[in-house]
Amino acid sequence: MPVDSPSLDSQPVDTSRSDSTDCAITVADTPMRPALGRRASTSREELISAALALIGPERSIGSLSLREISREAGIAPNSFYRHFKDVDELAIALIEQAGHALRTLIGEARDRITPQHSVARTSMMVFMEQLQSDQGYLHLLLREGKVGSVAFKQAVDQQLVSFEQELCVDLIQLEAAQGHNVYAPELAAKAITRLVFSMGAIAMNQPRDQHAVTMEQTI
Amino acid sequence: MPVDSPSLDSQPVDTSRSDSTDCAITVADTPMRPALGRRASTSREELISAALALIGPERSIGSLSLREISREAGIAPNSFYRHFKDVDELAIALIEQAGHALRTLIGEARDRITPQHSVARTSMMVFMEQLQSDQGYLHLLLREGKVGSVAFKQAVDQQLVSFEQELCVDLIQLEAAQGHNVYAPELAAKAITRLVFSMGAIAMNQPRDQHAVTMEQTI
DNA sequence: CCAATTATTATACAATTGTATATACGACTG
DNA sequence: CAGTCGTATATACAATTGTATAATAATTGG
Repeated sequence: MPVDSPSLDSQPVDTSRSDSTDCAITVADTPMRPALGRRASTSREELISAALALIGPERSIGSLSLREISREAGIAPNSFYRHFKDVDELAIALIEQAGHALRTLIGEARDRITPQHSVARTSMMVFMEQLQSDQGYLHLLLREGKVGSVAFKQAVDQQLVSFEQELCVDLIQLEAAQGHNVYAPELAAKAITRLVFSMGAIAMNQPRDQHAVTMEQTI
Repeated sequence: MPVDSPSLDSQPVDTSRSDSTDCAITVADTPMRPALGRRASTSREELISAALALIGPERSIGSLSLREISREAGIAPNSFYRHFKDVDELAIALIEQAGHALRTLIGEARDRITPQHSVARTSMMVFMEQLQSDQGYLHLLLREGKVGSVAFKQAVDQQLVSFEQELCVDLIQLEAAQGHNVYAPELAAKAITRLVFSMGAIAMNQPRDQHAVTMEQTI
C-alpha cells in the first residue's frame, strides 16, 4: 500500500543522491558524447550476451536482475523494455539460442560420422568436447531446466525434445541400416538424451582426467 | 559506498512510514500479547518448514529471502540469525533433512523386499510413490542440485552420494546372492541413481497415468 | 526473589529493484 | 529546413532486502 507522502526525495541539500551515478562518467561538462538521447542501437543480442557474461557457477539466470543486465550491457534500465518484456523473456530467448547453437554443432559433428564410430559415440564426443571448452551454452541447458517460471521451464524442455527428435531419427536410420528394428525409438531417444545430459552434469563437477572414464561408461 | 547524509528518514511529518507495519496486527492498544521481547521459542525446524511451505513449482530455495521466510515463520527478521547464519545455511539444512527423510523411507521399503521384487524395483516403487504423494522433499533433491552456492550444491551432491552408497551395498549383496559379480558396483550405482533421479524429474512434469509407463521403462 | 543471561523484538538505514513519467536526441519525411 | 516519431535517457519513487543497534520480555541461576 502506498504511503503517498509527497516528494520525499527532492531535498534541498544536494543532488548527489540521484539514481544513476554510475551509468556514465559525465566528467563535468565536456560533452564528448552527449550521453543523452539516442545512442548506438542496442540489440537483443547484446542484452543476451550481457546476461550470458553475468551468469556463472554461482549465478543462475533466474538470479539476474533487470538492472544488472542493463548495467552490463551499458544501457539505461528502462531501455531493457524495448527488447524484452521481462528478464524471463530474455532468459527464454537465451535458452533457445543455446539449444539452437548446440544442435547445430552436434548436427555438424554427425556429418563426420564414420563406420567405426556410432551415432551415440560421435554425439557424445562432441558433447563432451563442448563441455570441456567451457565457453558455452551447455551449462545452461544442463542445469537451468528445473527452476524458474513455467514458460522458462517449457522453453528448456522444448530444447531437450528437439535433441530427442533428432536422435530418434538417427536411431531409426542406424538400426535400419543394420536390418534391425528399434523397439520404442521415442522412448529410447528420450532415455538416452536424459542420461547423456545427466552424465554431462556429473562430469561438469569432475576433474578433467575423469572425463574419459565417465564418457566411456556412459557410451 | 555510503552517502552518509545524516538522518534522511526521521522527518517531522509522520511515523507511519516505519518498517514493520505488517508484523503484528497491534489493534490500537489492547495488549493481549505484548508483541515485544521474548516470545514462544522458534526453532530451526519451524524455519525450515516455513521455507518448505514457501517453495513451490515457481519458487526455488535460492529465490527465498530472509525476510520472506521469517514472515512465514511469524518471527522478526533478525531472529533468523539466531538459528542460521544465512538463507544458504537454512537451504543446506533443508536439503540434508530431505535426503535423510527420503533415505529412511527407502530403507524401510527395502525391508519389505520379497523375492519376486528386485531391489531396484522396490526402490523405484517407493521413489515413485513418494513422488506422487507430493508433500515431500523429493522435488527438492530432484531439481535444486545445479543452482546455488558451492556449499549448497555440495550438500545436494552429498545426499545423492549417500543414495549411491546404499544402493551400491544392495547391488553387491543381491548379485552375490545369485553367485554373480558386479562389474563396477560404484559406477553402476552412480549411473542407476542418476538415471532414476533423471526419470523422476521427467515424471514430475508428466500426467499421472504416464507414471506407470515411465516407471516400467526405467526399471 | 532478584539479577544476569538470552531470545526476541522494534526501529532504522542504505542498497537495490522494477517501473512510471517526462525529456532529449537522432533519423526520416515532407 | 521544420516536424514528427521511435529510441534512449534521467529522474523519481515505492517496495523490498539484509543487517546494525538498542530495547524488552522471558528464562534461568543464585
